[in-house]
This record gives sequence, C-alpha cells and structure tokens, in this order.
Amino acid sequence: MAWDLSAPVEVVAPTLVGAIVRHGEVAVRITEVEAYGGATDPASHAFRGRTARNETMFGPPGHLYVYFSYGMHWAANIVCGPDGTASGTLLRAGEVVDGVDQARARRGRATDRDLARGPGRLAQSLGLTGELKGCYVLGDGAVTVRPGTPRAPVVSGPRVGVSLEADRPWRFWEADSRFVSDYKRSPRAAAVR
DNA sequence: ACAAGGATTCACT
DNA sequence: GTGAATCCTTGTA
Repeated sequence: MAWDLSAPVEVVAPTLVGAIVRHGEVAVRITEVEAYGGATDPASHAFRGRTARNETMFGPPGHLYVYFSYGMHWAANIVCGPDGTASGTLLRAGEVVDGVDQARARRGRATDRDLARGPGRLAQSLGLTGELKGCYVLGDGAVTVRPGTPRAPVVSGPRVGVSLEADRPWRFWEADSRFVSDYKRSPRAAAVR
C-alpha cells in the first residue's frame, strides 16, 4: 500500500518522525524534520518558482529531493503535499538503526549519536547523493521510507538555519531524543528574535 | 558572463 | 565561541 503523503506539508511532516529510511544496508529512524512550503514560504527553495534544482518538489509526493549545499553537504527531503504544491520535508536528524558499520565508515570518526544528527550527516550516513534525486521512496526503489511510531510525543518549534521565516513553527522532533540536533540558531540568523 | 549566498560541518583557540 | 572550507544554484548585468 502506498503511504499517503498528499496532505499539507505541515500536517505530513510530523508524521514522518519515527519513520524508517533505508538505503542499502543502512537504515535510519527519523527523529527530527523540518517542513518547507512553496510559494507561501520565503525560506523554501521553491519560493521563487520552478527551477532545474527544485523541480522534484513540484512533482507528486513520495519522491526524494536531494540538494547540495555549502560545497560539501547533501541534504535529503521527502516531497509532500498534493502534486503541484512544491512542498517538502527536510530530514534533519535520525538514529542509525541498521548498517551502523557502513554508516560509521562513511562518516569517519563520529560517535554513534552524531552519525545522523544533522541534515548533512544524515544524508552522508545513508549515502544519499544527487544521483538519487527524484527517486520514488514508497515502493521498492533503492531508497525506501516506511511509517514508524515515535517513542515520545512529537513537539514543534522554530526552524533552524534559515534566515527568513525562521520563527514559523515548522520544525518537528521527537521529545527527549538524544538524536535531535540542538543547534543554536545560526549566528547569521541570530538577528531575528 | 559574473557575483553572491546558502535548509552545514568541523577544527581550532 | 569563532571562522574556514567549498561548489552549486540563482539572479542580475
């Protein structure tokens, strides 16, 4: 059965907490996500309309949107919302639950806790790169996402790392989890408050 | 064609 | 706590 991700992104995003994302031997239990809208969200890559990079976000839900940032990091999103709404959910952090050895090999030296705590780290642990962009994750593809139950209530709060609309409470994480990034607001965006 | 900035991470002081 | 690394995408000239 296909998991229905076509509800508005701010509704779907919290339901992704607890889900299991798998790529090959490595599987991660998601503990933190962040929702991004389209035309109504200045912080979203899709805010300025459809481009070659964000094309996937405009498509149907259930696909993978991977992008490269800061010249060194990949970040993975699951496209959500109805076809054409250009919204997605960034996988911000998780706990490696399978394939730990391979994940650790990819990550170099890092504690188990830090293997997937952070968007770039999570993508690196799973080996997600631009080659997987647009891949359908609700079927039998190379990358799969299946529903899971959070171990604790899911709470929400301000977004991290974005300079606009940072206060929109579209970041969702599992309460009391050690595998959630507790980054302070970036110094650049610190002016907002 | 060019310049600016980014949904970050890591090492060093 | 502060600063650098590093390259892709986008808007503007």
